[in-house]
Amino acid sequence: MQDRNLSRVPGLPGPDSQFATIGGPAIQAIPLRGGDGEAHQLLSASDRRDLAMIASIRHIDAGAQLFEAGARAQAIFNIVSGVAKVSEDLADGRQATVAFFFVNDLLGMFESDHYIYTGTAVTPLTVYCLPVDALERLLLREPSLQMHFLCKLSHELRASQRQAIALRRYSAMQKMALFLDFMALHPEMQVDATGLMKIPMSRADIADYIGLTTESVSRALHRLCNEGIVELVTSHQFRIHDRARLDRLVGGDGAVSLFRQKGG
Amino acid sequence: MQDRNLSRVPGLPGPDSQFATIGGPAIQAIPLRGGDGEAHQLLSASDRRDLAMIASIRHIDAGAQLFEAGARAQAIFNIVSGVAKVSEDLADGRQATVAFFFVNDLLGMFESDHYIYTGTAVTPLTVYCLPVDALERLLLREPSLQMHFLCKLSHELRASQRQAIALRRYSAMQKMALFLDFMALHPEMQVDATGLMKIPMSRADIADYIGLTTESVSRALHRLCNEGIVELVTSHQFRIHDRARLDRLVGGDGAVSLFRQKGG
DNA sequence: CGTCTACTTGAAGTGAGTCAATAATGGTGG
DNA sequence: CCACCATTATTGACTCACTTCAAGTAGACG
Repeated sequence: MQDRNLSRVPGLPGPDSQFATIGGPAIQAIPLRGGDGEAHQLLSASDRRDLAMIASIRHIDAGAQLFEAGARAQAIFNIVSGVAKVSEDLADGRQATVAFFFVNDLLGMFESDHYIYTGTAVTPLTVYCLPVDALERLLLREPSLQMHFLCKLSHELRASQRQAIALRRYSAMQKMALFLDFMALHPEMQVDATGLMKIPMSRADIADYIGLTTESVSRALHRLCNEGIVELVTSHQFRIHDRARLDRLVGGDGAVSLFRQKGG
Repeated sequence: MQDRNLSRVPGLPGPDSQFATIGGPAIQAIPLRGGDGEAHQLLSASDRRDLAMIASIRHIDAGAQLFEAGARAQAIFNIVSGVAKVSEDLADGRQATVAFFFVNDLLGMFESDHYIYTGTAVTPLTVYCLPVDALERLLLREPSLQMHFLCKLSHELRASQRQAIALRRYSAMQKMALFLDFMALHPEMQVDATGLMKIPMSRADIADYIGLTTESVSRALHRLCNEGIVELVTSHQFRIHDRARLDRLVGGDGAVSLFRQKGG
């Protein structure tokens, strides 16, 4: 590991320290109990302080590896800024993208002490490293903090299942619409007040993620454009023009959230 | 809820009680730390006793609903015997099967106090009901038990991601092979010592789950048969004839580990 | 034993994949 | 700052695996 990128989070931070600036680890998810169905930051100030005590900050260059599949899992990671992905490596050098991670997400899943996937920085990344040994001790000591981790994992599972449903039943255009909708959910992807959004990842990443080829991604994107549903400003910036039709594509035809309308 | 199907688990069970017979709730998963990469029953005798104290047993007929999407989540369920599925209801009355659950699995995921999916018994089912309020109190009191729930959830997430990878990259025959392999993992699906296995769910359930139509499921299954990889004894019983070729399909051709072969 | 549902089989259509050829982008050094 | 090169994205033509539509058959259950 590149220790030059590693700096200790001060236990008793002064007003100018990095800790004071970014406030310690944070976790965003929809609560299990109560709440309005929206994602919130789950951790209390004291939770975040406890986590900061065992955490260190690390900066990762875009494209660099955060952890590697099969390696011994020493830490899990909490994103402060930037976007990461986890993928399964294929022997031909390509990868199957399993999920993307944004600010206030946790990544670094492991099984029997070893990382399952490879984690890579999509953009320059700032993360808290949470060493698993110390984290496990902390979670056993602080059951209510552990409950937040359980909630986050549940949220992650939900996202993965939603993804699987889309992979089964959506057309290329619907998948693309879902992906853009997904990006639009993350405020940090917003470029300016006009609703201009970034797409930080490559076509190959998107294609792997939504189960298409890069060619089909390109075609679907341009078809959404031609239909006036979105505007493609550059190949990595877009703006949603017709939110209603986008929603109809994503939720509508044969799928999930039509149901939500029924209920409401 | 149908209270006639509900019976209290005795706190201090005698040798003839149901508790003594089935030993209390149990959870099967690959441990996060240590272990050999195999799934184990995670709970200690005392964990199981604690859970039994708040649990009740319920029997569900095949095809009956265990819980419904959108309903207030009063309990989660731990399977003692039988198979269950969770699905998302679609507007046209069909359902998208999200996952199947077997002995020692947990189901009943919720968000903001409400079930996300609908849970249905695929076969006659015996479950422990774990009321969420009591369970939450217990987990906060017993952090090491909570850690096992966290591990199970992680295991579930892994399964969902594996499923998503298969949905992206596998052909119909590979998906079918993967499904049969998946069934073969569950010892309780074994009919006899000759390796005869049950398929308790309908073609429609399978099709939804692996992202095909019922017709394609049928065709893929019969093609595996014609190639001598499996034997279809009845439409809901099979036997694996050529384990090596099945493994090659599941891990191999066109997907993840084909590239492993190329590389090697 | 008849009816109903679930499964199988066949024929024809189509959406996304593949292969191949540009076109744009972005990073680098002159 | 611009020109160059390597990478990434787009576009087109063609193919094919799975879907769709349409019968037909077999199991399950009263």
